[in-house]
Amino acid sequence: MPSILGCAILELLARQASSGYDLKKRFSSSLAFGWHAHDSQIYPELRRLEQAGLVEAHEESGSGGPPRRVHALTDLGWDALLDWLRSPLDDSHQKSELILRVWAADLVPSERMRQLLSEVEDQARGHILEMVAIRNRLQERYGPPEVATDSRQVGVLLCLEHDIQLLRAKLAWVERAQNVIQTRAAFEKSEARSPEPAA
Amino acid sequence: MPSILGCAILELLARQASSGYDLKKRFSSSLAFGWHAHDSQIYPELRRLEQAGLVEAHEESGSGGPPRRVHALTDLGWDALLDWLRSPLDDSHQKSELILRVWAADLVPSERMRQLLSEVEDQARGHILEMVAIRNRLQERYGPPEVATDSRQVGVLLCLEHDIQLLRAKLAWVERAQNVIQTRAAFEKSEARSPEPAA
DNA sequence: TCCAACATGTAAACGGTTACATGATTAC
DNA sequence: GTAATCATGTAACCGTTTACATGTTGGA
Repeated sequence: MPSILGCAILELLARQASSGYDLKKRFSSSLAFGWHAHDSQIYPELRRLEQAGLVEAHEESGSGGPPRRVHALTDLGWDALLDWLRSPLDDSHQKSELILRVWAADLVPSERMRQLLSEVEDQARGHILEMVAIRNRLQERYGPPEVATDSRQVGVLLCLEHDIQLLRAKLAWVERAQNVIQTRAAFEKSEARSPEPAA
Repeated sequence: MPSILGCAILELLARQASSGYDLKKRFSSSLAFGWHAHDSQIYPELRRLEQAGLVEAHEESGSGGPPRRVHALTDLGWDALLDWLRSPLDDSHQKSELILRVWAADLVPSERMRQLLSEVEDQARGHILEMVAIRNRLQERYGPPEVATDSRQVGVLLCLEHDIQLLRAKLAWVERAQNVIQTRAAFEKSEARSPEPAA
């Protein structure tokens, strides 16, 4: 059984035969699709898949430079992909450095916290715009996932919806967190100016 | 600069001096708090933090068995923690095996997909209930984060709200995905019974 | 002429997971 | 007596990240 990265690559190759370089671009362009990988990981993983007989490569020499090695699934590769797709899934582990920071929010000056959160906010907004644009483009071409004419787009559209909805929820939460922190900062400031009389 | 796991441990120790065993429980009991760790990771990491002078341990011999080594932050440890908390944050990388699976939903029989998604659904529901219970308990004791009497609870309450809101968004999406897949499955079944007349 | 994009990879360090290993105490 | 909990760790493996390494083509 290949690693998760291996399975992600098999998924991509199932849609479209690709060189390592292509895969690298496909991983980084479609941020919506739940995984990403460094180039230094992709080439060795392709070799492993090839050695395991899940993938076949043929060279296409372009105009100079190293020839592209275009990889495609073998029958064995298809079997491995389908097996993995049906295998049980554990989706309960989540790790978030953002949450780890916010957990100790009281140890960070409120101005710095505001700054961190507003960076996250901007990033999320940008990300949402990108993904909504991709979603709309696909949906215009194929229709909404319930009735999309190309069944391969169903999962893609659902993934885009997933990320859009979760990012919107995150954005709403960041706004709420900003609010809480501002409210407390304002209160502490006014406390400092007019401290309560000692009991 | 310690690893992220190291920083997570420093955060926990900043609230409460703990043995490795305590930390292990704190990591796994508070699923809400953005990180988790295996015991086999915690003990070596504590040693590293100790060697780096960020943490001090003293032994407390309980009634038999190996003595508890209770760890607490040093001044250096506090400095490292505060530095990390203020350092820039990249929150854009997300990996989700669920999304990786759904992306190729058309390659999985709809019945299997329904099953996978409903496992995720149950898990999310359970998780939400747990976290809402913890949130309510804390909020009864300290009030909502804007005005909580113990400022150390502000971050904790915000983290709980974060996870609750995101899990609710995820749940809504899973329901939507189930719907899409059922709709398409029903349609394909009726197609199979009464195929369109050839052109 | 220089920079971006195309195209391939290797090496070292770091981080995370699984399995292994030990032994006492407490509650059923 | 037996299972769960307390309490400590090690070793091997796997996966990820960062930095390094090389060379071409086409456009500004």
